[in-house]
Amino acid sequence: MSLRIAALGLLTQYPGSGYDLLKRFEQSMANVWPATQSQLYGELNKLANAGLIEVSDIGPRGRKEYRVTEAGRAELVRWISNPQDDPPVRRPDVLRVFLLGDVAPQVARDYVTTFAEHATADLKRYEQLRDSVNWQDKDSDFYSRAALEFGIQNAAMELRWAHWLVSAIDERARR
Amino acid sequence: MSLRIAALGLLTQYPGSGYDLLKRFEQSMANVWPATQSQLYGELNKLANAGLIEVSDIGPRGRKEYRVTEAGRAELVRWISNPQDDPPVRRPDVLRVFLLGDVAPQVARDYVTTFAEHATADLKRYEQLRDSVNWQDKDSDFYSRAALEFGIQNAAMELRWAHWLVSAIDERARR
DNA sequence: TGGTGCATGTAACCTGTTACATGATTCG
DNA sequence: CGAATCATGTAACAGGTTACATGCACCA
Repeated sequence: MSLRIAALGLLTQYPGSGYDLLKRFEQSMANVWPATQSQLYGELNKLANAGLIEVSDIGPRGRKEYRVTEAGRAELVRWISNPQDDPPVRRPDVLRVFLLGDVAPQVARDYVTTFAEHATADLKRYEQLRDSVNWQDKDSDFYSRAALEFGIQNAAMELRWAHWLVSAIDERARR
Repeated sequence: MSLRIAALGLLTQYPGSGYDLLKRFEQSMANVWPATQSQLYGELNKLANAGLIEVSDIGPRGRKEYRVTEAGRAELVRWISNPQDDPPVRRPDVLRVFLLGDVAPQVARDYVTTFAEHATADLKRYEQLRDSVNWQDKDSDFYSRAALEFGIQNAAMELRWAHWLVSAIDERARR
């Protein structure tokens, strides 16, 4: 359901072709909702069949430029206002933690330090992104920035938690 | 890949039938990795075919009790030590934030407050769980507790971030 | 003996991934 | 004219959801 919306949302910001959209997915949306080329083209056809977007122009090489319809805008609002039917978020990294009691202590501790390294790398990457983008005073930038801030806060929280857990593991081993 | 591991991990803690496992998924694992009955039974057969678990006993009503094999334990360690091939985490709630510039300001603000309410509810639920469980001094409890702590820290972070964002939205509207 | 719980399975559908496939245009 | 890039599509597979389907065993 959500890729559908991600595409709809980007097309709301600017119209474009599947190819254009694919590049916008790679740059600006990669951290939020990655999508493959294959999936995107399929979804655009479904969106068009459902009347949520329409072909506004046909260019060279069979290029189809899409734009959002009124029904599409309504669907976007409907989806944003109904967060309750999101699928559950599954985090393999937290599943690992849950199962660390099943493996040798050294494997468990090593995993937590790896987790901390990942969080550190993510934090740095997000901070660099924040500092390198030339943010404009428009709504789309404001909310991209807010989503990025979420990523930063999330990575920082993960890092703190992982450090706490490493200490707790060492503490426990010392008994 | 991960449900496979979740089942393997639970069976490592105690052997049991699909039905047993299903109940353990509902109680202890629901917050970490939800699974449906249908999926679980299919996965147990696949695990058995792959030699990662084996039927240790057959009881009444065709009950098959499974236990983990040596190959299964090795696979668990392998998976825990290879976090780099996890699929990307997709969060519909963050996607929403990213797209809030496409909708009316009131819809956007309302969503962020709803997000904050969700985080508050999650936080309360996790804290109650933490305080109601009789934690034992064993590894599986230690790491369940650590995973739960992750949930708590995560919910707290989400709440702080959402409050910050509401303030930022109001600030911005005032200009 | 009849209901509840134990116990397992299948089918249809949706989302996502990887790989394969094809062709038109532009530019150097 | 040839290479890079623009541009779209299909097929096969893996994981997850909902719904459907079946039957045995225990106990009141």
